[in-house]
Amino acid sequence: MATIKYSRQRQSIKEYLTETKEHPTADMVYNNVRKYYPNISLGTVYRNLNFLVEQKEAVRLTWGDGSERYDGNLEPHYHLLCNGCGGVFDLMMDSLEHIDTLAAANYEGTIEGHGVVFYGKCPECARKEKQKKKLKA
Amino acid sequence: MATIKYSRQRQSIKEYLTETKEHPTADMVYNNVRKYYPNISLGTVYRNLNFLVEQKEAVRLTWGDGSERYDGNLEPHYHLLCNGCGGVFDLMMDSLEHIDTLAAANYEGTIEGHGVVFYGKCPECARKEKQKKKLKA
DNA sequence: ATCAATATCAGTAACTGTTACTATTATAAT
DNA sequence: ATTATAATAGTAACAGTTACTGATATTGAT
Repeated sequence: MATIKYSRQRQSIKEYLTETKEHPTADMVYNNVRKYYPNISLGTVYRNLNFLVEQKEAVRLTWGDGSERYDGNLEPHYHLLCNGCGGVFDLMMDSLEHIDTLAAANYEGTIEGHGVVFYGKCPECARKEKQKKKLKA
Repeated sequence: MATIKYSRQRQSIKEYLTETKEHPTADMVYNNVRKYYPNISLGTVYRNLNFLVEQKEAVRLTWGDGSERYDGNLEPHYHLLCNGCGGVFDLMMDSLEHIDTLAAANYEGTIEGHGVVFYGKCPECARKEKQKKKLKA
């Protein structure tokens, strides 16, 4: 029961998520999909984002800038939050599973996984910063 | 300018934060401090929590259960979110600075820090789970 | 101790991100 | 085609947080 039915709106949301690399918020998704479905409802966006996360067709990213972001990239990877421009960037690197072992070593409970986010400067902001330093010198 | 003035309410909030280990939400802080200052305003709680975070007298914890949590423990440490009871627990372990180096190795931008949270079972929930398995066997 | 300056407060309204509700529309199986 | 119902648009409700206002408490100077 509860058979899943196709919908153009959901399709469009999913396509956008898999194309983009900007890790959009619900509102960003809304504004994008609206180009193709001008009277899509914001509620529809939220409902489908939740749906896609449930179906493991997307990942919800949560860190505290007030709103959640969504990622259609299912390859395991980490993220960098740029202290310069505020953007979210992919950070391809080997899995950090070993930190689970480190954590388990001195803990009475059980470790089942981890979430990691890096803070720093994205390539572009890092470049800009270097130039500023040069000017000072 | 902008000299900081003492306030009983702020003092009470800070005391609660440094005593407790429950990593409270703003609302939990509110309900606790209300025991001593029955007509403290929720706005005052929020204002002071932000203030304490700014002054680095407390840390804001953000992961996606909708609301922020606060920690008066300034010692560097990590946290475990229990998949059983939903609680937040301290996890004392050596700093994981080395993962910054790992991340930097293949990244063009710069890494300045990281946030890590572990998922698993707290000591009590882990114990309960073991007992369940025993019964099955 | 009294006073003036102002940081902080209580109380309330406003704002933001998200979810729930309802009547209508689109999809899929018969 | 017909029918059952998943999904929709639009709107209202909700939760967490912030902003505003006039009153109060703290501080430093007299």
